[in-house]
Amino acid sequence: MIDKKYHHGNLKEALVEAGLEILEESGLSGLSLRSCAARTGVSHTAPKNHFGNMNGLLTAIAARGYEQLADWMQRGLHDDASRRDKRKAAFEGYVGFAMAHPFLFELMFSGSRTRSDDPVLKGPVSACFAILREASLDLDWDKAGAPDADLRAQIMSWSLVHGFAQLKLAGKLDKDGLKGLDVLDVMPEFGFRA
Amino acid sequence: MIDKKYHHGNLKEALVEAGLEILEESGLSGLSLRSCAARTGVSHTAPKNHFGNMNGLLTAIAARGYEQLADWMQRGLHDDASRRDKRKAAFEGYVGFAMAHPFLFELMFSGSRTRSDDPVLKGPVSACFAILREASLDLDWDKAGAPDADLRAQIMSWSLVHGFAQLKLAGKLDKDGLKGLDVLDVMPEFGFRA
DNA sequence: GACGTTATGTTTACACTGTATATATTCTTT
DNA sequence: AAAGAATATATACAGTGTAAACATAACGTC
Repeated sequence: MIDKKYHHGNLKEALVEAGLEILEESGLSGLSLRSCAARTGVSHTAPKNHFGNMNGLLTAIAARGYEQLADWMQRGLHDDASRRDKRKAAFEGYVGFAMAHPFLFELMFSGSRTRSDDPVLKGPVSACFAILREASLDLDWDKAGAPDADLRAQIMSWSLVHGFAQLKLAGKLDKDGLKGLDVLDVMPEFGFRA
Repeated sequence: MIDKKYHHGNLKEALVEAGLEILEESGLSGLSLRSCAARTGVSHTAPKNHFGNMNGLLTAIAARGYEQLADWMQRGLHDDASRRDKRKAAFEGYVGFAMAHPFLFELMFSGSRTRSDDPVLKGPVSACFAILREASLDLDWDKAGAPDADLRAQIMSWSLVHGFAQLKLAGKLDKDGLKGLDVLDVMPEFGFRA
């Protein structure tokens, strides 16, 4: 017999995980404060104590998404992986994550549903940022020698891979001749084709 | 005295324009079937006849967004504009539109709120696609000579500019040293820096 | 012109959502 | 042990999308 305690004990984490599950099963339309609370077996106003409001919960879920994204970008990397290997893994992982978790990905970059300046996002986002930064060092087309070449290379990498992922998710790359296109196919100068 | 007719006469268009206005004033959170209907002076179930459901209305609004985006990408272009000019205008217009209409931009690429395969989107999206296609011809880094080089160049351009716009909108480029960054700054090989 | 059909809006109703307020229970700290 | 903070509940309310039945107007056909 389950002794149902008044206090959950780990409600904050449980609510976020419930949200992630609902996101996989029912998408963004099925994700609500009440559905998360119900799945956790708690009253629908309980989340307020931990997240304030809906945006707070969605922001916490998005933060988890960035952690998962960082994992995806570093999958299958050996300790002696070259920079090119890291770059390939980061790009493929980025798009792979987006395809595997389209709703979470949409939530993570939704300016309306999350608070992009929330502190809980800072750490996980910075982690992704750092991975992309290292992956973008020593790119061929970076030889121009501008003072902030590395930084610009990183932004370009992130923009490119993120744009590709979202356009693909949004169905903008479903025309004839584009369907089989991979991320690496559109990066002729990134060292994967030459 | 206004003779209030039972039939609006141009309700479908009026609802879309109401939606665009609400989007500018109150963002995505203020945009609803009922708010659009109220602003148009019509019952809250009237939109159903024209759009079926909420997704239908949002899709129609998004379609308008793509038309505006196409305009932004061709702003200030003379008849004798070079390909480089067109490219510059397209990129600056793309990001400029996103910054000027962040909520509309988010709606346009939201897989959850719109039906990306809806026929009403096909035309406007194709128009944007064509503009980016022409703007991406004869890029320097396209000399590799792959069979579908033009196509890949176009996807790369679109991915890059779209990703940059969204990352900027989502506040991911607000760190120190990134704030003043422009689209053209991250495209060293696009002919704007060399 | 009259009439049946279709298109367009309204009214009513319902389940669901986020949030605010007041209340109950438990934990923590002194 | 008592006081106070943290956590969860109960209740209430305005707002949302959607469905069904009904009302009004436009349109085409005889």
